[in-house]
Amino acid sequence: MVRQRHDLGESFARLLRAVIALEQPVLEQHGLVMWDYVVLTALGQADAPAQAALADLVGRDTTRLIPILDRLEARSAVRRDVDPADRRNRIVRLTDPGRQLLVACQQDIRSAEAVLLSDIDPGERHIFIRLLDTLAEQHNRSRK
Amino acid sequence: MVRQRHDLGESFARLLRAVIALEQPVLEQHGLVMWDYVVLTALGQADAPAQAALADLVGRDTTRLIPILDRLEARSAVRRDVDPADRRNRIVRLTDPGRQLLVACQQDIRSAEAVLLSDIDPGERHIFIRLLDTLAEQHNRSRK
DNA sequence: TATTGTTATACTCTATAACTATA
DNA sequence: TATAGTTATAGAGTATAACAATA
Repeated sequence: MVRQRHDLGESFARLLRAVIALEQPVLEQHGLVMWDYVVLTALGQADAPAQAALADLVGRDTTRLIPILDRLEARSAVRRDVDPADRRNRIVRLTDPGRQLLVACQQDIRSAEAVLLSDIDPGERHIFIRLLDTLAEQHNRSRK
Repeated sequence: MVRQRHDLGESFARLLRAVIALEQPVLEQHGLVMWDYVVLTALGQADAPAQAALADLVGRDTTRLIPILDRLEARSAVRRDVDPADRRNRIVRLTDPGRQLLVACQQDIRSAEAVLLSDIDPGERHIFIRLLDTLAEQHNRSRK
């Protein structure tokens, strides 16, 4: 049988699994689970005007976001403030220690990830990372 | 705040989600769920000498593989034959209709996936696909 | 009445541990 | 005794629906 390239789905799935395996111990060191880190990362970009918006951004529904925020709030990494303009909304934002936690995590995650791409040619690696980033950006919108 | 590239994990996760969303309706048309297709694809490469080996290959444990094989066997897409050399093992292989099903699916999946990369420069796309394939190949070994 | 955030219930999926048959 | 495959039970994770506060 002729050798054929893998499906995109298969490749992405395998690489995601490899990345998760790399990241798991790093996150554990910081006392976080994956979704905690995902939420912190999203909040690192910008404050969330409401929990629903944040849930949409990270690709979960609001009910699954709540226990994550409970955890992060309990350790003072994020704050939920009622929006004065519409008291139904909660504005979610990083605290200062929350941002420090995020930055520290991000550094460790980046070093761990670097291993994954270390074997490939630097020029091609640059193209690869840029395309990956661009494509991911195109598909950041929600189907939860 | 300075714009920074996404984590690899985030990019892979988003793209995987996008791919799954694209593939879902295709698989549904063929009456398959994702894992059915994953198993068919693995068997398309080579017969499995035992179910444990197949489970390892697709990255699940043996107990979760069983209902998948039950489904596929029920519709005559695969066969489980006892290995004469060691009667504890079941050799798993595609049937002829199973291979036809796989080929038909694969074609539809590829066309669906093509949309995802259609916007990017053909030269860079080629590099991207090749690297993706190579990296996925490097990480095909099991941590289930 | 509609919407945000929350809680509670039911459901699905996954992991662990027994069980059968072969070796 | 150990291993391959299977089945059964318990636990985690997810989805759905109801609820309180606000608009």
